[in-house]
Amino acid sequence: MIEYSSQPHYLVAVDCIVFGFDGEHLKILLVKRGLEPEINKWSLMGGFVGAEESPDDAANRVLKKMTGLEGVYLEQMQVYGEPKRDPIERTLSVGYFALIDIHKYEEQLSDDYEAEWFLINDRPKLIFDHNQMVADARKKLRYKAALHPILFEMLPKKFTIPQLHILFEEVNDTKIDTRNFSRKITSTKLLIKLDEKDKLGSKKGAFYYKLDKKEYKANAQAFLNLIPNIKTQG
Amino acid sequence: MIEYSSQPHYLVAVDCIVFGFDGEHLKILLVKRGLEPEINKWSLMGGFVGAEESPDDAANRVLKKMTGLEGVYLEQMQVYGEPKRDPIERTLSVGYFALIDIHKYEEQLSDDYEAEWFLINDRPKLIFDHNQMVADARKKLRYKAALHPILFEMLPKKFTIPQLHILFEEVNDTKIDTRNFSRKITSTKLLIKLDEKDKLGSKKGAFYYKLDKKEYKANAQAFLNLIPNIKTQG
DNA sequence: TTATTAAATGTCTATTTGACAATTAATAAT
DNA sequence: ATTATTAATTGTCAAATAGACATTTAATAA
Repeated sequence: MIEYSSQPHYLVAVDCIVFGFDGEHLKILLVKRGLEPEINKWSLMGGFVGAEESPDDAANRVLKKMTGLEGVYLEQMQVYGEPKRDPIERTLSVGYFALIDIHKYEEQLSDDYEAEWFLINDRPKLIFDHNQMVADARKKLRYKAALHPILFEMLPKKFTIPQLHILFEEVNDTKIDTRNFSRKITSTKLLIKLDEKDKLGSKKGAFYYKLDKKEYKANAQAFLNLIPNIKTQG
Repeated sequence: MIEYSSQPHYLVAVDCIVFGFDGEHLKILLVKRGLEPEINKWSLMGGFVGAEESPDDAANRVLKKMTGLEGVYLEQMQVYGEPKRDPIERTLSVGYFALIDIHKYEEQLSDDYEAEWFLINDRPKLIFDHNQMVADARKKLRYKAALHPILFEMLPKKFTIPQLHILFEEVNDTKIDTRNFSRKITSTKLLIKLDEKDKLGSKKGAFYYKLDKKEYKANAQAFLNLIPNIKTQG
């Protein structure tokens, strides 16, 4: 039997930065840590990678366990592996960022884990290097959202342009002209206008839209710039 | 003493996809694997993450050991963690892609490791999931290079526009109009024209350029699109 | 009927893009 | 010395896009 001799072995965990949008502000979902050290402190939702699963599997499992949700948008971010990042024992953590529809979560509400939404700009201090993870995830979200139509993942199936607009402003922490935004977003052909209106936000009401799934899948890699025609590439 | 009870522990490795450019084609640097299993098969250069180092440290160490080069452009790509990806023992690997000036490497040439450059499109089959890693790295390189001025890392300090042009074409596997390319690349203000000419490629010779380090650092995050003024953001 | 509020839409200019061809600077050949 | 050759460099134009800016519209409330 071949062996890799005496190389050191480490724990491997996943941590999920879960983003949501309440219609006004960008939020993240935090939990009270359930084990020592730092028990009962706020942290990202995470867990160890089991023997029979990949890190991706583990992240999905953790997310399912703590939010009750399946099939959410989940993307590997990066590995955090400083030797001393966990004071107890060397643990590498694979960071994932997830985008979920905050209302779906509220329906499921598997509240065994004391999960709670926090405003991204007004969140408690987190354990270990989780603060850094959140900062990195936010940056990555912004970057990615500038090029790919992923923010829809945080909205209900039916949504309005004004909702989308606010979400874009939140994520990018900037004001965007409504007229130009509207023009751009509709020019992507990703949206299908519905007959129905959302009357909650105003007297006039705003038309609902839904994603054109077909176009969405075809253009999930869209919106590039420097290289001609790269828009049609991978 | 607190412990994380009986969670499983794994080996953690790094693997580096090293890209280079010989003036005509994109290449990757491969080595003959030095340990069982699959000894003497071609593979990416990699190694285990030691007890006192981060994955980033490990990747730099491996790169130094096998190429003699320090301070090269190195970026974490993603984690490969399928339970069965290594047949001997569960090993997670953090993939890195590196961009190096192929000529610098040839100077150093620590040839103890039977490293060899291969055309990206004409490379041997690699061990384990290394083929997938190369495919992923290539995609990521293309993606990143469309938005960030990183390809300079594969050229000498002094380079010409035609060299840069060929490199962009290679990486993107497409033809780019010389006039439009020239216009775009110079409009970035990242290049400083030198008095000297490279006379090797033609009778007329092509002017050398160098990077404007200051602009480069300031604009390393540049070239975005959907969000207005995001060009000046992070 | 009018006031109010937010949604939806329109216009103009400047810039950028993409398609396309002519000129220039050097060396090699006659 | 003149001409041929080769690749580098530069230029033009029309179409598309971006960014700045204001008005109209559809509903409810007064």
